[in-house]
Formats: sequence, structure tokens, C-alpha cells
Amino acid sequence: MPDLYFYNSYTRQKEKFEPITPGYAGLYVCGPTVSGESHMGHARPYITFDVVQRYLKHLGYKVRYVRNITDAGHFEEEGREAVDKVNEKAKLEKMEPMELVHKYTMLYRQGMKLFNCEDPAIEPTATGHIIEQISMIETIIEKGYAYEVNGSVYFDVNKYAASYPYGKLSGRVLEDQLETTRELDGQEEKRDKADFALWKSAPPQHIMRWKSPWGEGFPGWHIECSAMSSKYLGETFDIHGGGMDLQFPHHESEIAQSTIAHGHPPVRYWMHNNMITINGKKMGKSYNNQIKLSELFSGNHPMLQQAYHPMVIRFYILQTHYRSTLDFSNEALQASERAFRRLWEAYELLNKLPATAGETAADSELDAKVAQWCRECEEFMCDDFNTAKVLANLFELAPVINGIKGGQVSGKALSATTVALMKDTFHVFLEEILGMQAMQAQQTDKLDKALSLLIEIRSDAKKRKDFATSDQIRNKLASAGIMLKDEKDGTVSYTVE
RNA sequence: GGUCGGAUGGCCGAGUGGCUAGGCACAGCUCUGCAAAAGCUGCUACAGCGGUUCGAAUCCGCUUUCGACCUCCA
Repeated sequence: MPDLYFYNSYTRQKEKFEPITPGYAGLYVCGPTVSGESHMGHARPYITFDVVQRYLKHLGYKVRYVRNITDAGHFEEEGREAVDKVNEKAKLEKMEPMELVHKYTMLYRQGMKLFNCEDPAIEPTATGHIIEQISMIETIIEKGYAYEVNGSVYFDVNKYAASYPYGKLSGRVLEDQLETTRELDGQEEKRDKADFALWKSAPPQHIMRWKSPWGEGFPGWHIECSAMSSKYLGETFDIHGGGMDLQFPHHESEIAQSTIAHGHPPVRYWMHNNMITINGKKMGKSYNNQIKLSELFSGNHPMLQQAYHPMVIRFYILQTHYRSTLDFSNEALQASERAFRRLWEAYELLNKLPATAGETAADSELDAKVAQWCRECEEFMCDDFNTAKVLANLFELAPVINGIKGGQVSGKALSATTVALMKDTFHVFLEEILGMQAMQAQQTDKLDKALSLLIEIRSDAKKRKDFATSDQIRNKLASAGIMLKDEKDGTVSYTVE
């Protein structure tokens, strides 16, 4: 197993991955808050960490991948207030919190499936772990790092900071925070502005509420991840991932809570993906500039000229290193679509390549280069999951494959071993690790037979130099989204959009 | 205001001291009835100004500029 290095946000440097239990890897990733439809910005962490967990598996680790769903809090849908239980008559007209959460959870899962993200091993919900959260809060109170006020419980950040490195993850100084923290709801209850809520007392109109030792209320935002990650991965686990915008206060708070509750920090390696920007600004709730996944897939958005296949989005995201910002534009997506189409066609061609290569390579220089491009893929992934470089190398291979097919490169140029290595590299890295898959559905036999007939008729017409007929067939099929290609060897292939 | 991170060719984007990715677009050529595809070739950039060095996109300083976080946020 090669050594895997990646950037640990906590130490701000690349580190060698050494799991707590040899052969096993625990990965926790902050999932979405399901109070609205997922947008493109959400796609980034889930695709990024899908590749991370796929790669860990590829290296031979037994991976437990946990990704939560945040379904607790104060939810309402735009223009539709959550139902007020007191007003029973309105019940069916209004949105039940559970209905809302369910709707967006299903949409999110559907999106993940379209992106070919593998399901996490466990997908815990915040509402399903209220007991665990309450119990953790009790422990923190017992240890003297939290206090109750009017049915709410707050974490004592100052006390914590006196003996632990609060702010290390997000690189900030507590004193600076104090001066700049703005007025927030319930601020007057806190002993200090830096304190954060572990449990919030629910006002009467608040629908999501649970019984607790401190009265009816609901959990604070940060405690769910601490409770669920420790439950399923242990009090200390290997990797915690999420978007950079969660570093503070969410992850910083997680560290503080867990450190007090369990007596030691929760996470060995922190990983954060960078943001997707649009016109240079972060795509997000507060900017009101999201492009929803459904809009992306349908093309139904002012900024989009066309619909984009989920695989194009996945490819687009993986072409950039996960720690760089990725600026969105319609042009960039179009470029990705063309690029991915070309790469995938080369891959399909490679799989169909006849095994005519001999044991020795006629072009040893090319053979060596190809072998090197293939081998480097592993190095690139082991160096902070550099998917951009992996794709660049696969693109180096594309002209070789196309050249063999087109006759510009001799079929004997590469050794049989190298051809096999190339096939293996594409399959393992493009499909298994990067998780790319074909954009088009498999052709059915019936379609294939019908097209074979048309191709045959067209070939006959061409033989008679009846180009009017042959072009008519080609053009009409093209306008139906079926592209015919006259190959060099006289055969005709087709692609369906 | 505080903290942090960027500024790379027409566009998107890798890259931490010399070997100067890759994609898209563009131009020429090859192939071709035409087209598409494919192949070959070309386009050689690192915000500005200083400094370190034999040598810097890469290290240091300053300037300009953009952004992220500090508040729900992937």
C-alpha cells in the first residue's frame, strides 16, 4: 500500500495518513441541512469526499463513511410557514416540518445518486440522535464547561480556552472575536459572547421540540456532529471533512465539545474543500446566487445556456484541486462537457482495442511514456488527492488510444503489457476512483438494429454516389441527436446524445 | 476592523527554485465525396515593483486587487 499524504487543516500541512486502527479508516463528513434544495455548492464536498472514500477503499482500507443529515432546527419553506400545531384546521394546508425535511432529503439523495456518489455506510439524522446529544450535553455540564440559563445550555468558551487551544483549527484569536461578534438571538443569556448554544429552549410557537432535563427545546447546531461521529466512529476517529465555511464556528465548536466530553480531541485529520464561486462570489444561501441541482440538470436558469449532465458537473469539479476555489461559468461547463466526452470516448475505444500488441514494444519511447503516465496516477492521488493531475495524465493517453484506432500510431507501438496497464489505469482511476460513468444509457438492441439498417442503406447510397440520400440520413439523424461517424476503415459508428 | 487565502496564456485550471501540466477555444496541415471525429503542428503565461539566488510563476518585502471566515451556510 503506497503512503497517502494529504493536507490536514488543523496543522496546516500535508501529513502522512496513519489510521488509528491499521487497515481501517473512519470518515465523517458534514452533510446538508435539508431545509431547501441542494445547489451546486453542495455538490463539491460530496463529490470530493466520495472520491476520498473511494480512494481509501482502493488503497485497501476498510472504510466506514458517515455523512449526516441535519434535519433539526427552525425550518420553514419559502412562502410557507411550518405548521402551527395549535391551528389544527390549517394542518394539511401547511407544511409539516417532517414533510419539508423528507422532501429535501429525497431530492438530495437523488442528486447524489445522479452524481454517482456512493452511499455512506451510515447516514444519521440529527432528529434521530436527540438522546445522544442530550447525554453529551449532560456530560459537558458535569465537567463544568457548560451552564444552563432559562432552559438553554451554553458552552463556556472562555473556560475552555484557558486550558485548550480554542481557535487553532480556524486560526483565530479569542480576544479578537470578542470585539467583533455581533448581536445574536439569546445573546443576553450568555456569560460571554463567544459562548455557543448546546441546547436551545423552544419558544411556544417553535414546532421542533424535544423534552430534556432543561425543559422543552432543541439541540444546538454543533452538538449533533459530535454526538453522531463519536457514536459511529469512536471518540477519536481518523478523518473529518466538510466545506471550508464550516471551519468556524462549526468545527471549532465540535472540537471544544468533544474534547471536554471525552477528554481528548475527536479528530486526527481535518479536511476542508474550498468553495464554488459564481462571478467571484461564493455560491450560497446568504448571497442568493445558488444554481440548484435541478436547474443545472434541466438548463432552466438564466446563467445557463443548456442542460448539463451530472457527470459533466462531477468532471468539472474533479478537474480542479479540492482546496482551490472553483469559479462557475456556463463556458467552463461547456468546456468540461466537450473534454469529458472526448476522454470517455477514448476510454470506450481503449476497451474495444484488439489485443494485437506484441510482447515487445515497437516504439519503446512511447511505450515508456505511456507506462509512466499510468503509474503516476497513483502518486498524484497519494499527494493530497490531486484529481486534476490524474485527469491530465488520462488526457495524455487519449491521443495514443485515438492514434492506434486512427492508424497514426502503430498497433504494435506498445507492448501488450502496457496496453493492459493502460486499460487497467483507465478503469481503476476514471471509473472506480474518480467515479465517472457514461453519460448515455446503454444502447438497446432494437435501436442498434434500426440504426444498422439505416447505416446500411446509407452505405449503399454512398456507393452509388447518391450523396443526397446519404447526407439526408446523416442530417436527419443528427437533428434527432444521433451522430454518425464515417470511420477511416469504412465502418460507421454512432453516438446518441 | 480582525484573521486567512488567492492573483497563471482568449477562457478554465495544475504546479513551491532550473526539466516551464492538462482541458476548452483559435489557426494551419493530414485524412475525407462532404461533414463530423481523430491525428500532427502552432499559440509559451505566471498582477506590479524591489530583493535573495548562478537561476524564481515558485522564496522574502512592499504595492495594487479579489475573495473567504468572523453570522445560518458545503
